[in-house]
Amino acid sequence: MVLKALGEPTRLRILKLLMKEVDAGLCVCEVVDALQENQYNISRHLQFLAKAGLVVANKRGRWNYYRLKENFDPYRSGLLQSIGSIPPEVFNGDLKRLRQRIAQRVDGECVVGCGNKQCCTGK
Amino acid sequence: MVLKALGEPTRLRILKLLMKEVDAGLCVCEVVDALQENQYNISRHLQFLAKAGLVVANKRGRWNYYRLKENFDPYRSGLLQSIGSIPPEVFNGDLKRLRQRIAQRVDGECVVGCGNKQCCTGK
DNA sequence: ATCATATATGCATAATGATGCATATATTAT
DNA sequence: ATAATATATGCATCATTATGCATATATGAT
Repeated sequence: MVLKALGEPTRLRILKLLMKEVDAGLCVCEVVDALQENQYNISRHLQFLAKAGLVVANKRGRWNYYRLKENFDPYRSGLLQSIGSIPPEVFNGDLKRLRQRIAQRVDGECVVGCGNKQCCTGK
Repeated sequence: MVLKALGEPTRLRILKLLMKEVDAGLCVCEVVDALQENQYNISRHLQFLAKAGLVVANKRGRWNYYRLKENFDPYRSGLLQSIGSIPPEVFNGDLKRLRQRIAQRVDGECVVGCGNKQCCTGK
């Protein structure tokens, strides 16, 4: 289950982002913009990671923040540590876009939806 | 690629066997009998693991022995170490059958094909 | 109340991957 | 040479999974 969660490229990209910004977690729309993927796609992958015991959700208002779970069992802890040693080049674009999104936060909270408006209700 | 290799249950079972019997490796038919799977299935999974840089093949006569690669890079080394901490219960049956097969070796070499004869040419 | 919007979800489809079967290849034995 | 057999592989099919689209749900704003 955990290994299957890690075996999907998009989920691995998400996880690498969450490993960079551990503190408060990332809301769905921030991940959407960082990865330039669809909202429903990201939402489902995040739930998959949650079911695999890798991340936890924390809903604040309309926004749902996902962050790395803390106090991993040794198994997941070891896996995550290994994931950390993957060369970062592949994820640099994601991380760069994420930082731009994080910079738009107000008082550490996300206040804008995803830039890719077709993925939300509005046109 | 590596994570996808580990994300498939049969491949994980194979890998757990190879982590137990590192010395000379296991021939395909021994893995077939230990896992009670089809020969072509095992053959392909072993090749998948080889392409993922986790195992290496060593052909001796008709028999092809696969063993864990040595001198892993830190990434694979860490992953394999984590895999090692998975509770062994699930793999106990495989391991037990494997030991029975290993016991049939002569001078450390496999001398019998797979018991499941329908998977080889014969009947 | 209505509207806007962030996220989740039901369902159909597409893409990926594992399996089954037959057979090819390679090596040994006779 | 032929026969036997351990392994690999081409191809079809089935199973799993990710994706796309529409829409539902939930929450906040007005």
